[in-house]
Amino acid sequence: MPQTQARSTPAAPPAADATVPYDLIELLFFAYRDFVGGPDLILAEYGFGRAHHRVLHFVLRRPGLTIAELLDILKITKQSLNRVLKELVETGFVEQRTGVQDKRQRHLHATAAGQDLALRLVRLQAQRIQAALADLAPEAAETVAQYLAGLIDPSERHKVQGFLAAPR
Amino acid sequence: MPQTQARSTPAAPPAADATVPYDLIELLFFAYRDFVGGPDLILAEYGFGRAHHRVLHFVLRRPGLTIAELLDILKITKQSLNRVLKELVETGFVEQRTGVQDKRQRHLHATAAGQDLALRLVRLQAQRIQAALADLAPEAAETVAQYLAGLIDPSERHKVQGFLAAPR
DNA sequence: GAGATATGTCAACATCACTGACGTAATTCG
DNA sequence: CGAATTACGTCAGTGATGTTGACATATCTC
Repeated sequence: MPQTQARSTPAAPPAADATVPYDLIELLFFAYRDFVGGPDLILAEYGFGRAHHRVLHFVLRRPGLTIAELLDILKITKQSLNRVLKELVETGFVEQRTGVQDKRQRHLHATAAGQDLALRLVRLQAQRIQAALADLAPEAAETVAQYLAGLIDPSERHKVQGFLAAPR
Repeated sequence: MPQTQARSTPAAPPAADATVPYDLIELLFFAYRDFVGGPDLILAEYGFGRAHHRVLHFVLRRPGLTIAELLDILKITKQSLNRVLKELVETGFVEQRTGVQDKRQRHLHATAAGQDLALRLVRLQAQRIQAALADLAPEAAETVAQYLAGLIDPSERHKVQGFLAAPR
């Protein structure tokens, strides 16, 4: 039952510091929403969701990744990971290989089907990024990368940058 | 039961076009995760989640917003919105006022408590953004804004830019 | 007055995350 | 060698957030 009249304090001027970059805050929200929205539609064809996408993406980016490494990247619990990973394995998009040096570990690899799907998704995202960069100066990509890196928690930043810089 | 040996196709070279900007793709993921992570912790103190944050944010940004306008911004169903909005109203962070011109409409406003919370959250995000911009050239903010706008679906871009440019 | 519009609500369901507990196999270390 | 630790798997329960579909109510428009 909505109130017909104002009930409590009716919103004085928001005291919104002019120093708050509302545009950058909201653009990140809208951009992220649409950036993952495209892949979502493709994933739905396979009965997958965003969580599957993330797993598949990082498995392709780091073939041979272990469960522990993947958990550290995604920052979710092993129970959460296990559910989607199991589905990806059972449907033949990812395979697990028992470690040679350490047999407790499972090294993750994408199958051919997994690569096809991941590539389809990443191309979609790459196109969107390239379209956005097309209108900007050449050095914009580097500026944006530095900005986004700056948004990452300082405690995590090193790890992420190491990941991005890694050989491959 | 993980396979001890490779089972199906074992991952040929990923054919990953060098044209795929993996860094920008992944940085957006990590940056977004940490950008919303901070507010999440504060919201949890109130028993709220991200959905509440988004509603509160846009209500503060556009006082007097109607339900339909909010739905168009958030791109969720009215049922999803209603649950979190109801909680925000019942706990006294948002109030609804029946429209004067059109009595079917509900105009949303933040209460004083709603403003306090929203301001607390937005300051956290503003700090993070300013820290990220601090290391960059002055024109970086504009570059980043253009880039993020470019990631938005072309069909939505106009609406969003109109929203951001609006008098406030 | 009829039909469209704005909102509210009920019910069922899916996804993705969480906590907590426990099991098993393999490795490490004293 | 034996105990502790590590890497992973799994069961059970829960919560937040989204969905579809159907229906109700008040109000506005024509």
